[in-house]
Amino acid sequence: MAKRGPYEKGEAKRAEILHAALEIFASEGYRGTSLRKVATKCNLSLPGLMHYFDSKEDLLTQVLRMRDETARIRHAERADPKSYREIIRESASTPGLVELFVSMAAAASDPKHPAHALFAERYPTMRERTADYLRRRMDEGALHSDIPPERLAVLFLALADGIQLQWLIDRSTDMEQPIEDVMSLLSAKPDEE
Amino acid sequence: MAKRGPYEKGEAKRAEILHAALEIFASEGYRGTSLRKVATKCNLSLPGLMHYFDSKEDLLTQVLRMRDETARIRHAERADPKSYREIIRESASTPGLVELFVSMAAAASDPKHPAHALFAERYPTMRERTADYLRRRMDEGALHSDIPPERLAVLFLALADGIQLQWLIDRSTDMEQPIEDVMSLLSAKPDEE
DNA sequence: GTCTATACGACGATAGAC
DNA sequence: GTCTATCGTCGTATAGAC
Repeated sequence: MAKRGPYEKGEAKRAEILHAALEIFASEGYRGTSLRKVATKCNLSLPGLMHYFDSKEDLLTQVLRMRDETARIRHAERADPKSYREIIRESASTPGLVELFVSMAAAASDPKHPAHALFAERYPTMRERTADYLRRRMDEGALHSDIPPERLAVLFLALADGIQLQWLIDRSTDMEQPIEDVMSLLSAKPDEE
Repeated sequence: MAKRGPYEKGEAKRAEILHAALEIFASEGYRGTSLRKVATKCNLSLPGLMHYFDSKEDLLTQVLRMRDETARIRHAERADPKSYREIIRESASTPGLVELFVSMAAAASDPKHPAHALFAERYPTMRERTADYLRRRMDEGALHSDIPPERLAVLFLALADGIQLQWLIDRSTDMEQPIEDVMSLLSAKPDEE
C-alpha cells in the first residue's frame, strides 16, 4: 500500500480489475460473463485489460487467490466452526462465486490450467488447518475418534465442497447441517471402539 | 431396439451422437471440446448434428441423462456400498466425465439451464434411495444414529460429490475412505446418545 | 425428417502503432 | 500502458437440397 515506484499505478489498476471481475462474477455468475464486460467496467479495452493478465483463466485464478487471501486475513488462520459458519454465510450470499469456485475446480483438474497450482496448494493447507483444529478438540476431550485427524479433515473438506453442489441446485439446502451432524457423531463417547 | 417407423434411423443417429460425445468428453475433458469435433466423429456437419439437439447444453444434459440411465440399469436401483464402489471405480477411470459432471452441476445452478431439471430430480431421487438403504441397515441393527436417514443421505451425497473435487486435483486421493469413515462412525454402539 | 452450405455475432487472443 | 485492428474458433441461426 502506498507503494512507490514505477509499478504503483499498474498494481492499483490490477487490483481494480480483480475487484471489478469479482463483482461481476458474483452478480452474474460464471457462465456468460465475458472479459469485455470486465474491461468496460474498468474503462479499458479488452487488450488493455489483457495487458495485466496472461489469459482469462489466469485472471480468474487470481480472483480466487484474492478471495482466499481476504478470507485468510478476516478469519486469521482459524478453522473453528464459528469461522466456518461465517464463510458459509458469505458463500450463501454470493452464489455466483460458488459457481465460479466449482467451475474452476473442475477446470483445474488439468495440470496445465493456471488454477491447478492454486488448488494443489489450497487443499493440503486447508487439510492441515482443519486437522490441527480437530486435534486440539480431541486433546481437550471434546471430540473422540479412532480415525486420524488428517483423514477426518479430508472428510470435512469434501463435505463442505459437496454440500455446495446440492445448494447450487436447491438453495433451501442447509449447508451447515452435514458438518454439524458429523461433529455430533464425533462428540459421542467412545465406549465400544 | 428394432423399433419400426419413421423415427428409427433418427433415434439411432441420436444415440450414436450421444455415445460419440461421451467418448470425446471422457478422453479430452469438458474444456476445449467443441461440437464440431463431435460432429466430425459422427460424419456430420455441425448443423447436421444440431438437428438432433436444441443447443450444446441440451446435448450435454442428455449425455449425463444417458450415463445416469446406464448406471441405473447396471446397478439395478441398489444403493449399497458394493454398488457405490463400482461407481467410484468407473468414475476414477474417466476423469473427463467427472469434470463434465461437476462443470454441469455448477452451470445448472441457473434454473434456465437445461440440466437444472436433471439435477433437481436427481438429488431427491438419490437421497431417497440412499435414505432407504440406511433405514434398512438401521432396522437390521447394523447402523445406529439419532440423525434421521434423510439427513444422513444428504451428508453422504455431499461427501461423494465433494471428494471428487479433491480427487480431480490430486488423483491419489482415496474416494472411498470418507464414506467408509462415516459408515464406521455410524456402526458404533449408541451407549451415550 | 435428414442434412449441407453459408453466414452471424461474440468470444479470447495477438500484433503492432502510439 | 493502452489503443485499434484483426485473427481463429466457438455456438447458433437460417435457407434450402434431398
